[in-house]
Amino acid sequence: MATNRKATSRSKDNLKRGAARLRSGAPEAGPETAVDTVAPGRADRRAERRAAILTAALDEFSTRGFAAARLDDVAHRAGVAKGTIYLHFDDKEALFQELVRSFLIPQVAMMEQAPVGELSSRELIERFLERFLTEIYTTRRREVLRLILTEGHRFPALAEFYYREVVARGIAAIRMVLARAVARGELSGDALVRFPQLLVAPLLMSIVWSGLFDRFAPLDIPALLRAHLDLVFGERKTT
Amino acid sequence: MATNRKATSRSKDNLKRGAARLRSGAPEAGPETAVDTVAPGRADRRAERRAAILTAALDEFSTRGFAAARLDDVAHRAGVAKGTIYLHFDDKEALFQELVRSFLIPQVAMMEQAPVGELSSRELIERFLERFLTEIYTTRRREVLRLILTEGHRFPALAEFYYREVVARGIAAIRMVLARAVARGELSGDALVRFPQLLVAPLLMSIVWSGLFDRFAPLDIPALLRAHLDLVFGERKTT
Amino acid sequence: MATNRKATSRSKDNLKRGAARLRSGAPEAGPETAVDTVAPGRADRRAERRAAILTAALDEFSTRGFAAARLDDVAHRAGVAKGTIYLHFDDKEALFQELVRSFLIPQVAMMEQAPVGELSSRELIERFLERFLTEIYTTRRREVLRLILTEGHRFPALAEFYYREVVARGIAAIRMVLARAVARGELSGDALVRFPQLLVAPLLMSIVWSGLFDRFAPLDIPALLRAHLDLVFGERKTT
Amino acid sequence: MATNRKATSRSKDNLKRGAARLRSGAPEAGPETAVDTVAPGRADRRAERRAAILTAALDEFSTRGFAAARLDDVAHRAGVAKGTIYLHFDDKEALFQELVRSFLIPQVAMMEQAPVGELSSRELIERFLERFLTEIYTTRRREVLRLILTEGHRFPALAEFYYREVVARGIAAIRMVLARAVARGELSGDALVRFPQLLVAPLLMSIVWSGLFDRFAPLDIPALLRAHLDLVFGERKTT
DNA sequence: CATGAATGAGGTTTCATTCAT
DNA sequence: AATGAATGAAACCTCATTCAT
Repeated sequence: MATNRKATSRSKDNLKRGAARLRSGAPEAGPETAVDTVAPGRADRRAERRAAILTAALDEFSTRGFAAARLDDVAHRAGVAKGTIYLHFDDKEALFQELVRSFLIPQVAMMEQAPVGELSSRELIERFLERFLTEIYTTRRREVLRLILTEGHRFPALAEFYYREVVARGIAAIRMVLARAVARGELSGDALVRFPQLLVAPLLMSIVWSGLFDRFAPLDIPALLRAHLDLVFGERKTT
Repeated sequence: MATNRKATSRSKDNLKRGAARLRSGAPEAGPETAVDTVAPGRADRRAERRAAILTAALDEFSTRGFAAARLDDVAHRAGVAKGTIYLHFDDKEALFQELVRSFLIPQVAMMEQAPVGELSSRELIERFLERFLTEIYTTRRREVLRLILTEGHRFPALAEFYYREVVARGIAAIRMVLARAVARGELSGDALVRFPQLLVAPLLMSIVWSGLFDRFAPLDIPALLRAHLDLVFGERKTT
Repeated sequence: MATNRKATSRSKDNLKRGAARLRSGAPEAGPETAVDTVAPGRADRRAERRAAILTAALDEFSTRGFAAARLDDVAHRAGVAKGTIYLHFDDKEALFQELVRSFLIPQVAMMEQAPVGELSSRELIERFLERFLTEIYTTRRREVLRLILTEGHRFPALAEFYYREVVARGIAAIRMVLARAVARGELSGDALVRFPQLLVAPLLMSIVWSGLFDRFAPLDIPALLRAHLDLVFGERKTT
Repeated sequence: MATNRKATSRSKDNLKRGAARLRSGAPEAGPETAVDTVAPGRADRRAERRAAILTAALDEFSTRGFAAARLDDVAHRAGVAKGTIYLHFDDKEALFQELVRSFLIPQVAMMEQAPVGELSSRELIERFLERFLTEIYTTRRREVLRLILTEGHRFPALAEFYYREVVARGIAAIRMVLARAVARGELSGDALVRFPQLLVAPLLMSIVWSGLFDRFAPLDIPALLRAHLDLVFGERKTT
């Protein structure tokens, strides 16, 4: 096994995928992505490795599931030795939870963003759905989200964390927007205000569907979300 | 309830027997115990055991997940020896798939039922959602459904089976109802006709939510489904 | 690896030594030693295996020490698979403690035996020391005793068990004998009555010495014990 | 394991320094700190670190046992990095042996001291026992001695070293004293002359007892040793 | 048929040792 | 010299699967 020449090599098959991966949502980009070859950064090595492990773990957990994933494979894929994982994470479970959490932080931040501007409610919701597409669905975060859906049951702490930090806040934010829409007469019934989950349900379904049926029945998610918007706000005037 | 071909098949043909068994809904019940309390039923023992194993497996797989569930526990819970499981199922994976399939058959049948009578489209959809509640959500089938959502990814054959037998047919059936609704002017846009998944999305969400967040944020699913109906067909006049 | 032919073979190199071993103090002899080939005894197999594992464990723990001993080697030596150990013992630690306890029971019983008869105190003590020689020092129990001395520190529960069941009782019993000796004028000072440990110290030393120095400085323990007796009761008249 | 080429090889001057170090009794002390408190001492740092490691190692080995002790913990406790240990000792085993040896040197020297003066034999032995108390039992050397007793079995070279340098000489010295006592009529039988080990046995027992049973059955060692003296030389006239 | 003891591959985790910085 | 991140062999333990009874 190659050991420490990460700066020059980084384990054949890992660099390409690692780079591609990080561009689309890796937990911690690392500062060198900007210039890429300035200084190796002695202490940055650590963060780099940690990120590599997390990315590899996402791969393995996503395809195999938590229990069936082997840390051996994670290590291999990350280009590190098995023991190295334990320098960064207490155990397999901690690795999983850190993985989810680290990928979640941006989402938490996203929830915070006030829907500024004087947009129509439909536009606000539209933006929201679009952001789901660009920030999650077309991203590795989709896999993390799926992990929460599929494994969350066995990680109560994680489920609670996700609920408190993302779901509860998200629901509240959406409800406010919807309430405004109703107040402004942009939305007729109060069904959505009472159950904002209905607005989000298609997003969950996208995640689930893509994981289960995409192989033989791909779904046009953007179109589905547009249709959802139509359902909620009524048929769009022009296309 | 049908319980018939037990006598004719036995060993070889697992499929038929499985089908027969699950048409009756839940394996654990065993309706024939009512009729012949006289003799234990020599060959019925087998079916009984099989059902006990399936039920136990559902328990274990649901709480632990497929990979983490131990056949030892399944056997224990079913009141049989570990080896006995292998008299009924080829291996752990087969047990899982049989479990899902057997619990699925009734659902397949359900899809078949023509939307009899001359009901309004809203009523039809209402019936559909109600049936979800009574036949699935308040049933052990909810757990099976969750198993498909959480483990289906690792069982492509199962996912495909589920898609072909349940999802595709269900989508088609729902689409027909929705198309009729549009034709009759009971539904305005064609969003749902193009994406009947939108009608089902809240059902999935119920399953997911109940598995993850019920502990600290229970959701009133019946109310949610009524709200969904309102969203789709417009606010109900009277209650 | 040979797998299941235990009934016929039992792993080449194990039978001989196993037999030899058990004759000299194995925890549970097993019923077949009497007739040896009558019936295998289906349920006796279990006890047999357990005994084999304990004996093998004694070997390995004695030569390597608890921490350094490998269960793999224990299994090998016992002629069983690694997993089999876990059918009998919870884990390595439990195996160790069971080992010590099982070998200890006879010693506990030994402590109970009243020093019957109307023997002189010297004779009583002499018998006691002799019993140490025949029951412990020339037995595998010596190794168990050494294990207690060398590993007991890391097993407080075990140390306490040993103290309460063997040491405390032994001390009390010896003290009574010594007190009687003083009362009868067979012993001059009360040093030993106050510290019966002094009577036992040479026994401990035998164990320790045999483990450390026997290779290059063997010690004649019987002679040493006779000398000890002389020291305590005064030079013997005739030899 | 080869262990003794220290004199010829090892980094520079391990032997001299080791000897110097331990003449002062406990490694942590360092006699030179008294003299040159002025400058930290460039090369003294090395000795200081070495001593710190040895002390830390004694702690860890004593509580965990050799095999279970982690060099990580030793390093931590010594306030150095793990790698530093390897700058002073070849490996874990070498560390252990050096530890024992270095603490042993003073004891070797102790054996040498002629029992000068015109003291009674009883007084001589009394002094000997007292020295055990002050120099060993109430000292960290007690732990080292216990390490020899508990781990010596797995370190034949060490056991032999200990036997030749300490035990054999000690036995011989004691025997001389005892022979003199017999010749002078201060001691009746020749039991002790033949087995001087009997005189030392209670000392070993103290070490063993303190390690195993002190928690729930502390033993008054000074009193025990006085009783031992009484046993050997007869009840003391006055107190 | 049913049992459950036995197996052993395989997984997680530890930790002595190395070595670039 | 000192560091401490990295390594990877090795140990414990689990559990799906088999098979003699």
